[in-house]
Amino acid sequence: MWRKPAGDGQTLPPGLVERWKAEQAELRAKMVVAPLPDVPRYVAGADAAFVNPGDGPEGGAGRVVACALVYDRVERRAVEVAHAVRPLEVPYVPTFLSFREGPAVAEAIRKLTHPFGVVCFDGQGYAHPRRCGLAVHLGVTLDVPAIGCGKSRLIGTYDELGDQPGDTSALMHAGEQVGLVLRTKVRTNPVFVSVGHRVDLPSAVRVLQACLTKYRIPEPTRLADIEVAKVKKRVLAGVA
DNA sequence: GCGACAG
DNA sequence: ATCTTGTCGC
Repeated sequence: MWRKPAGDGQTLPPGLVERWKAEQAELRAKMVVAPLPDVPRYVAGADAAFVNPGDGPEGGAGRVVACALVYDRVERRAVEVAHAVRPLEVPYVPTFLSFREGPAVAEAIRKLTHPFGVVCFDGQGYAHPRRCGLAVHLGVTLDVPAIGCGKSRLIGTYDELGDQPGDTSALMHAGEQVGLVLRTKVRTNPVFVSVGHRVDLPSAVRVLQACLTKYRIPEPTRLADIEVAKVKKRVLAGVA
């Protein structure tokens, strides 16, 4: 006996996708691309995790756990950490990631009190079908400089790049460069960098390279990933 | 029409 | 992203 594909394949409210597309178009229109004067000392990072992902809309038990932090490049450590937990409203639909984890991530970022020059997101920015990935969506919404740094590709094509840290390849889509594929570590898959808001690609790449240590992912994002895992454990343990 | 598809 | 232990490698 066959079954409908478990996990996704869920029926979304009629017209929701169209409304989402319209919202992405509006946000995309407000995006600003400009170089950053200098690589800021304080770079924020954010990430999200899920509790009972499958229970999405119906189950009611699904939760989105988000964490945002401010990383000090000089002391190489986080100087502030904030988090947020919100109910999981929608399933994951490719190209609409922002609507699933965006609200929680935005709430966590808004809780930060320590100043920062730019936020690094775990996902695409301009390298999106409608040029409105997570980094553009939240960067514009919060009107804060933002960079998209994904661990895998959403759209675009690129020529194979060199195997040395710092080697790059242009990420192309529909005849334009939407981002840069960057090798951050030897014998490791590259990351996908793209503009979010109030930055340009060269600035974004400089910021990321200034935030790299011994890992593939820039420190702000890596530390946020570690923090969000801790918060998730506390949520699972029922700690308030 | 047939894949691909951030986290 | 999440389901999941140990294990091969630097």
